[in-house]
Amino acid sequence: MRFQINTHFDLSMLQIQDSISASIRLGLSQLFSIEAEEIILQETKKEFEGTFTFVVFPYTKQAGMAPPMIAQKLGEFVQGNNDLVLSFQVVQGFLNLTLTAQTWVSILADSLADSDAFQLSPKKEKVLIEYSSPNTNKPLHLGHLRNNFLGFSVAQIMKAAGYEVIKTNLVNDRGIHICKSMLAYQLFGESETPESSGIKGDHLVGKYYVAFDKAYKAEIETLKQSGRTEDQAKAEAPMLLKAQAMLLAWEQQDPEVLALWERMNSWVFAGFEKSYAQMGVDFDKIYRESNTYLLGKKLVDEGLSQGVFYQKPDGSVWINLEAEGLDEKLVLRKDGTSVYITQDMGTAQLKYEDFGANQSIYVVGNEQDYHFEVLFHILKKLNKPYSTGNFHLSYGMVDLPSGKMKSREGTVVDADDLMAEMVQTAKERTMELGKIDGFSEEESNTLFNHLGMGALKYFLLKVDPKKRMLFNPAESIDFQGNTGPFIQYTYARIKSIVRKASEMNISTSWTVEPSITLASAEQELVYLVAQYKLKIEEAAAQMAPSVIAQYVYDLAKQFNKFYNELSIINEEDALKQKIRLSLVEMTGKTIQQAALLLGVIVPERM
RNA sequence: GGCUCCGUAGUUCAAUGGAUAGAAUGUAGGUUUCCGGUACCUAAGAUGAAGGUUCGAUUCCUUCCGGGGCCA
Repeated sequence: MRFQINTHFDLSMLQIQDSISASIRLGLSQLFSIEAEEIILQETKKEFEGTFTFVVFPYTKQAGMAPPMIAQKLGEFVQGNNDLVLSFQVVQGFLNLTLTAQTWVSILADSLADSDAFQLSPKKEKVLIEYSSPNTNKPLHLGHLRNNFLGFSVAQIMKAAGYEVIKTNLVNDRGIHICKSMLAYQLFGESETPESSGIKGDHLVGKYYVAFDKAYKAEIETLKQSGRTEDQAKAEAPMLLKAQAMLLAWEQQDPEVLALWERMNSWVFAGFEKSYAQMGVDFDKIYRESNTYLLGKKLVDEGLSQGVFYQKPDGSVWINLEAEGLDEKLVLRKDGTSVYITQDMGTAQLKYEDFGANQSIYVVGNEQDYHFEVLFHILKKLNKPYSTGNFHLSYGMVDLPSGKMKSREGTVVDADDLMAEMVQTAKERTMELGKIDGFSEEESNTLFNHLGMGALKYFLLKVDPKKRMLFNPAESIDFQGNTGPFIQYTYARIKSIVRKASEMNISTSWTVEPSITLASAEQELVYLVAQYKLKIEEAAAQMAPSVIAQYVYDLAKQFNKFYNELSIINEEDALKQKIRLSLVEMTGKTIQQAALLLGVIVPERM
């Protein structure tokens, strides 16, 4: 039996891997009577000859033979039975397989012919992604940028992988924190508005949150001087008592308090909208905790009657999760007010009613790891239909070289400021290089935006989310190396070549002939381009934009190497010229699509 | 204190249990007749410590050290 593919002119990477895996499986069976479950092919390391590597060590015992012997026999078998394989090399227990020249041409032909090259077929599953989750008492900061870019990118990746995706944002718009801003505004605001002050709405509200803190601290000092302990002073300070009273009034629907709350929230939402537009992120639905907490309370009642929760003598409601390796957890305070987890229960219910998704992803910082573990356990105990498919996409804090990022310490990096700074830097760099002659002012500004934001997004997304990372503003504005602008530059370079070729009327259509061979720099580029869909699957399975970031960087790097080694437009052989040009075009499209998955827009010229 | 995450070149980041641990940056040096030099090529440079499992450990297990987070 021979493994042959009829249409040798058109082979996807997946078909090739499957074909070779099948040959290896057959070889193991016929030569050694080993029925392997799964054949795993790896990429051959660069220092060795070959494309795919099969590791035979695991079969040593069953075959009763030394690894190099197994590899030798298996190599001979595969070479003799699979037309795609030209030759093989054995290094210890590693079997390295080299593909025929024609196989490479077929792979390229397949990539070029694939009308759905960047979209996987529908998976018929609905995925809900909740991200951003701001508080309405202050503007967004650096940590939010990581959150928003992550959430948006994962959504893009899941869509490309064939999922139906719904993006949601749960805004924390109620609670003591917003009352603090409101109180300070009442006391010191003097009817200031975003319009009258020229301050962006979220920043204006944030200003009063800071004002509250300042006044509160001053009161604490005074109380301490009159003999109170630190704790007493903190609990007795009039500012805090007033804020607490305001929260109570809010819960009792006090018209005046509600009016102020709505007014200030509208400022914040208007401000957030601008920030989101600048970030390039969006949502299908925005939820507010002020609308979900009551539903959460209902679920608490339900759980009480089911015996999932229990009430302590003081009236507070708890759940015991000791059997799950956790401890007791409060779900409702003794005064009947809800805690975060109460609201999250309500939101989960509401999201299920609205969308009924198969999977629900929460993009939230890792300081909430415990919180989500508890939430998911509670949903299971309540036996809700939405208790499965929940995943907390947890990410680490973004550090600054100077230390931690905490608003209290005043070293917080504001998201709007940072984005503006990145765009400004992009502008300065681009002006220095003077390559944008003929750009209108609007075109220039769009370009600066894409470059600055691309640098920022790529920088934050290339790192594994769960790791704490260091953001160095000074280094991030360096447009060299493994960065967004490097990728954008490579794309612009490709487009320049394509434009020139088009002016010269060079065609990109060609047909597969047995005589065609590809240089190694071409093969490597073909290999990467053909891997696009596999990378999407991988990134979607791991919910990891970093997989895409690494991929698009490798692709850009390999293109530049190819460009350095081989002529494209200047190639004299007409067929080679066409093939290379078609590969260049395909590489450009692939870079563009991959970058888009990260939310990075690549410019035609820069 | 309990639980949890992290520890890799000077620095910032990679590596489904596989080969000589990859990049970038910085440092030192180099690049054709060139289609965009923000490119390409070369060199030096790292797995916190000790055990264990394995043919093979950055990866899995145990203890310790260091850092972060959550719960008190």
